[in-house]
Amino acid sequence: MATNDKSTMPLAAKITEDSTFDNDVFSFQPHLGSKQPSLSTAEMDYGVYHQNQSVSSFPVVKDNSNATIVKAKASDSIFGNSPNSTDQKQDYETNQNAQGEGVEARTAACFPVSTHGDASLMGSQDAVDVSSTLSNEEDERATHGTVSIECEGDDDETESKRRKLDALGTSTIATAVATSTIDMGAAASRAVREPRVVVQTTSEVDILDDGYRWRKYGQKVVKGNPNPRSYYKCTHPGCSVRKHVERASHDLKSVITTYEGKHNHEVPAARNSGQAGSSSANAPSASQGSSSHRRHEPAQASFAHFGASPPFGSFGHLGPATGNFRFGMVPPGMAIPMPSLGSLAPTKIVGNSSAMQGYPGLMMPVEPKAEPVSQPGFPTTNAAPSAYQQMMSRPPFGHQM
DNA sequence: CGTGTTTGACCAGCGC
DNA sequence: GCGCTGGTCAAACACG
Repeated sequence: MATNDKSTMPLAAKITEDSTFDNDVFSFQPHLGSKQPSLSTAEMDYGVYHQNQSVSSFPVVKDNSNATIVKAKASDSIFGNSPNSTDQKQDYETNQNAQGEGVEARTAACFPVSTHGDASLMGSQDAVDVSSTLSNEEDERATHGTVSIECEGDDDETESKRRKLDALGTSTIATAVATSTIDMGAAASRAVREPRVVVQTTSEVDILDDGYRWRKYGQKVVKGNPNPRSYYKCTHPGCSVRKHVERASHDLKSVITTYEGKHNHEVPAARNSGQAGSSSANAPSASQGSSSHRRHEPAQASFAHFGASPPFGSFGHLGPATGNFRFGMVPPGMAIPMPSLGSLAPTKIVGNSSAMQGYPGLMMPVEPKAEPVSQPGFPTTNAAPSAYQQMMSRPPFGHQM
């Protein structure tokens, strides 16, 4: 409980604008202790994953914060210019090795450092920048995303701590820090929070379609953020994965999606194959605003699932020219499904990928209304389940659910 | 009719 | 103990 050693504490992340990303991307800057009153909880998403592994192929940054943060910017191409959805998968795989183009990503990873205090903090480090080649147009519609992974292995501080911090309304969030691997087994108890993955994207639409089906079960306005937070649950029977989506208070275009838990099933076959396939329910804000709640038009365009996130390395190769959005950063061993900007490489789930298992891929719809559904370029739910789905379906270490 | 959203109420944790 | 806040529940409702 109370391990409050700052060195071991998860760090709080502060989102700051990163000019390197066209101003649209925010970078999380860990900061311990200090409160950022102006930041809302939404803005304080952080990511922490507990793995002692170091990234080999992926340049990540470790720091005290224990947080892994990845930022990625996807160009519009992500949404539509990509190849056929069917082929997308191939692209992913194919491009897996390609060096990223079309995507600009920056990442910073912090490992559980309880012991180290590497000083390298995000600010400086961070990252890997993959420059991207975005066309003007693309640039404009580009979607940026930040993904942070967090695994709360330590139940002591989990929820309460989180709440505590959240309550501060600051940008600091602390989560338990597990020095070792992710103890998914612990997840069995509600007390033990499941790993969380925070995905921040800059998009008109706030829903990240991961191919799974979600049912909205609540909406609430959280302190510090005028924008309501929508709560979703995976509709798959037996699957307790949840996620909440909210827009950053400071930037309405910034959508923060937090996933909790791992899917214990595969990506459901989309009912409408073409539709966002999958997740039918995903248009929180959209629905709220206007009249009907029903997903009028999927506010979200399906994006390629993270389908497969190549191990970190992928980051390095962000985006193939195809331009798929890819957030890629996962601790080795953990594959985070991220929308790839170009390539969703087959995911390699190693070791504790469990932490990420079940994390939906990101899909960023660019023009919600314009492209409600199947984006030609994205393997939507059905199309791209590839690795991502595999991940998801993988039996978590310990099953947790 | 099935599925999903809306929304107010309820519950639990935390700070004071 | 009280109030605040985040998270969840569940009935009612809407849409295809």
